Amino acid sequence: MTQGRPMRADARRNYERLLKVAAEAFAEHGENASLDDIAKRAGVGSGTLYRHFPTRRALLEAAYVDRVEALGARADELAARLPPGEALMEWLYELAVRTLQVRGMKALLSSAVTDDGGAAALTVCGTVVQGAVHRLVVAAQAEGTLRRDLEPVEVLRLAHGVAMAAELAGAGERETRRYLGLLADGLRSG
Amino acid sequence: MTQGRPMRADARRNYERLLKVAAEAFAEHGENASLDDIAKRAGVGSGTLYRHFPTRRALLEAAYVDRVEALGARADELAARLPPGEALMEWLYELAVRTLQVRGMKALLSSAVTDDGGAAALTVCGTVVQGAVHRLVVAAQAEGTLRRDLEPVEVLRLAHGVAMAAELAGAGERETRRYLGLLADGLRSG
DNA sequence: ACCTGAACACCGTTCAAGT
DNA sequence: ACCTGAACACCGTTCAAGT
Repeated sequence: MTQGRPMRADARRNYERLLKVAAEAFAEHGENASLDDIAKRAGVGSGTLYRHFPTRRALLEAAYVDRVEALGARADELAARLPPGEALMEWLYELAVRTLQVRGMKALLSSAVTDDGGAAALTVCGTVVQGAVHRLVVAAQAEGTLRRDLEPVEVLRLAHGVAMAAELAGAGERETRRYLGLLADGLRSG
Repeated sequence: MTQGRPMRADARRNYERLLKVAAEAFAEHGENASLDDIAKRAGVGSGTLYRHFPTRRALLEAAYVDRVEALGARADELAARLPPGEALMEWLYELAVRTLQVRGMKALLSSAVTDDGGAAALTVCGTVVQGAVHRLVVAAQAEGTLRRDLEPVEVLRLAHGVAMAAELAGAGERETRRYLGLLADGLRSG
């Protein structure tokens, strides 16, 4: 899917310029950054942007794919270092902090955890994030510290909801951790 | 603030037509319903809409003020009938169900619980909703069933976050109640 | 005092023409 | 095969002219 014949040199150049500019624009203006502006700043026609990224969602995902994959890798680092229950909660915390601090990330994660009949699970972001939480949740349930009646994606959605609540509160990292801790108390088994 | 000299007859007619049409439009198209369309359907110029409701938020709030006040009254009904802890959780559940089922309500409640230095608390929706949760939370804390380190508005934001998570899950009433129950377990004292 | 609606600035999307 | 950018449809907001 990521392969196929290589792009023409000018197409590849445009593709990469668009990604770079888009990442800046989303960081600066959030998920609703002007697409026309991104095309202009990248020095391409707006049609070219649409050729490479047919939807805003596609561009957002491509611009943040590095960050999302780093988050997926982080799950395994934490799993290797902490007991399963703690690894899960620490990872959800890092997810929440990114939701708060990386502009546009909230929209991307929201669409990655939406129940849309599985379409979200097929996107890169959905695959990575849902895969990571699946591993962490299963381990914590096997350990016996997490309620067994929870689906991994439910844990993800609840943590995302708490992150959105933290955003409404204008919460910093400390407060976000506290809110997640409250949720964690409700999710613990026993 | 709601008084002042009475409106001219045509102004009042337009005001009421706008409210009626806006309620329908928000119900049908959600918080981003076209303002121009609302003006057209109400048979007034777009300038008239802006005269009466300078912001989208103002129109949304005016269109839903009845529902919000009903929710505030509901808090007292529940407080009179149930033990404090149960009354709080039942009210948060009803809040969440409205967030899911009444289009546009999510945006209205979000802005009512946002930490914006107190501006939200001065709107009708903010006053009503924050007042209601304050009474319920204080009672539950006095009863000893709710953690004492929680501010009322924090409880409101967390429940709102859970409601947003339920929306992402496409959850119905039953599932929403389950999610809120998980949060409730984390908020309980002891 | 209030209303109207044209005018403005902006945006996303498409597509015919060009290389 | 890919790019360009004008054209289109749409939106929120303002404001001069009208009653």
